[in-house]
Amino acid sequence: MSKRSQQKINTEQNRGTVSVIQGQASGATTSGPPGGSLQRVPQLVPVTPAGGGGGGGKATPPPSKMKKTSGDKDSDEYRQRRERNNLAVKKSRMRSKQKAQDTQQRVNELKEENERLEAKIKLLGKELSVLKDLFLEHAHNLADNVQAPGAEGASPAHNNNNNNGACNNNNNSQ
Amino acid sequence: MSKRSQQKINTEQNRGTVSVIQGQASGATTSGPPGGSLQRVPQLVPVTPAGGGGGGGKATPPPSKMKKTSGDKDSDEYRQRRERNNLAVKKSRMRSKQKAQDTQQRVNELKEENERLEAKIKLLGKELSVLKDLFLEHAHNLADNVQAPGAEGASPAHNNNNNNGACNNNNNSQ
DNA sequence: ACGTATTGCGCAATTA
DNA sequence: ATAATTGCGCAATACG
Repeated sequence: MSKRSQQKINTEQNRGTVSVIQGQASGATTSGPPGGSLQRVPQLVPVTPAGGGGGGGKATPPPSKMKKTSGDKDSDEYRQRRERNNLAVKKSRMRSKQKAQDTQQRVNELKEENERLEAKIKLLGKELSVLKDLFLEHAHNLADNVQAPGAEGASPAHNNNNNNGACNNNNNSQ
Repeated sequence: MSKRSQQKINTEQNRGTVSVIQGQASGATTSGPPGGSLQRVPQLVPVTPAGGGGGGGKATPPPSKMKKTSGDKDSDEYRQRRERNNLAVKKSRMRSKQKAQDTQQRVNELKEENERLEAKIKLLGKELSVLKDLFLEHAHNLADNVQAPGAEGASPAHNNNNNNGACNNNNNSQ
């Protein structure tokens, strides 16, 4: 008893396939090992040609049917297509990776900006607060004035009009 | 995009090409035949070093010595290890993907917050502006007072002290 | 020596 | 038919 097919879990029986890569005569395209080592030896392997395939039955090219427009594994077309696809895959992956990286960076930038904005908000809030307080003072002032109209230029005891310091708020940015 | 398929379509038939690895000789893990005909014989690889998988094909096998406690390829150990690694790979990739997704989401969140903050800043700026203007008015007022001390409680001609409307700034948020 | 975790790569199926 | 994505396995390598 073994596990029977579950659903996602694999244990898949691979289909096998793996092919030995056949060398391509001209390594022009992408044969350079970027950082790793990959070398393909153009070598044919004795796979028991036409005959003994071993059971599988289809291990051989002999079938007389070989169209170039068909899926042939050993066809030139095939190899070419594969190579193209490989290239595309590579490109795609590169882009994907780059994108992820960019996204990460964007997060950082946004975070930074966020902090800046928050700081600014804090500052503005402070300024506002100061101004409001000042305002209240003045209001009191006026009130006093109104309250004691007879006392002309006299008396503001608790009056400190130091508004000059608060007015210089330069909010520069962006 | 593309989230479908992939089940057990094994319509694969390989022919030719040299395939190397394939199968789990000892059907330890699940080897149930798909139901059709597909059989894989443990085949030995002729000469190709490690051509096996598609990718890793590294072709630089140690000059000598390569088998010791590991009967490469057709060993049970091997298969087991492969399976484990496959699992790990899957896991790793899943995680990677998830992470990328999370990052993207983070970007969105941050962007949103940014907008909110900016709006708030704008609002605060406006409030500040209003208050400042009000202040100027009052300053003029005072100036007038000073200018015409003899005219006690009279005269502010261009004086509109409607400050009540501006004072009610309630900046609530979040 | 041993395990998992990452990473690059090729293959094949699917999608656009 | 082509290019782009995506899932997957293999193998090398990094990491413990």
